[in-house]
Amino acid sequence: MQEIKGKNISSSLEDYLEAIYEIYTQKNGVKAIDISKKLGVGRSSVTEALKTLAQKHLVNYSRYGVLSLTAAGEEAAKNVIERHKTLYNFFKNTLNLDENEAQENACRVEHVLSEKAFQALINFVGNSS
Amino acid sequence: MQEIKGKNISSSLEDYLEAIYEIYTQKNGVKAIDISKKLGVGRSSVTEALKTLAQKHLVNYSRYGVLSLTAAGEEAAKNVIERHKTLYNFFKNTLNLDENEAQENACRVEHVLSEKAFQALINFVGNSS
DNA sequence: ACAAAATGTTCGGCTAACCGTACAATAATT
DNA sequence: AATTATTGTACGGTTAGCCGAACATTTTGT
Repeated sequence: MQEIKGKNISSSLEDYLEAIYEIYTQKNGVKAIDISKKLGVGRSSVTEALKTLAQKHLVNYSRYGVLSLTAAGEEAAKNVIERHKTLYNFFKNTLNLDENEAQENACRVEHVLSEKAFQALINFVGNSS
Repeated sequence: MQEIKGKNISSSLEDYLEAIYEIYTQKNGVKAIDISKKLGVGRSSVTEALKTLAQKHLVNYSRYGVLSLTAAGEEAAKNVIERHKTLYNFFKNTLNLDENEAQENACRVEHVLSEKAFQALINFVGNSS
């Protein structure tokens, strides 16, 4: 009995997925060093995270090989990013925080909101953005 | 160079402070076993946390001794609890989540909101609770 | 194509937070 | 007061996430 569906994913791993997706939309190839810089962690931490994500079938990874998200990984990444954007809008437009504050809080809250809370927030913000 | 002011406190330790304070308001003496039950962690984890909190001068702790919050600890605890209540109200009254959902989300978000975000949320909720 | 630079991996090590077991101390019962 | 139950602690172990240094591989520059 391990994971029921590979659903369990930590805040940290969500950050990695998010970073990979964003780099992927900006450049052609995703490199570990870009992730390292974006997240402010060491290269060796990236390698470790990639291995874990590969085990969970969220990234396609092989030693020294090309890196990409799987379909499931992309879906998960998009999900986190959508949360982030919704939260950012809420903090910025509803609570009137400045951009930095809105970003920082979105980055932290995005990992802890339940699905229901997130949907409720979408409803709420939807009318005011 | 360690802590500048003992300010750094993890989510987990905040949970302990919160629990201690709440038990303290309901019973006369705070016992480790109550904390253990309230947080759903083992007794040995409580001992460990208490030692850490004592090092940070947030609880008065001695081996087998009476347990209490220091002034700083009480302030920190009240701060977390106020965050919790504000968030709970927001989730319940503004986002219309049921009580369980509101509690659970408040429990997780309370540890990650910046001071500014929290103040902005108070402003926002203040008018609608 | 070869040397130099950049990038990726492995390894050992660290910390925080948890656990269970065994033991110590305190509290309760009779 | 002595036994039993409860509670607290010490200890060793686990896991996730991070690090830097040393080494491996790939890429770049000429």
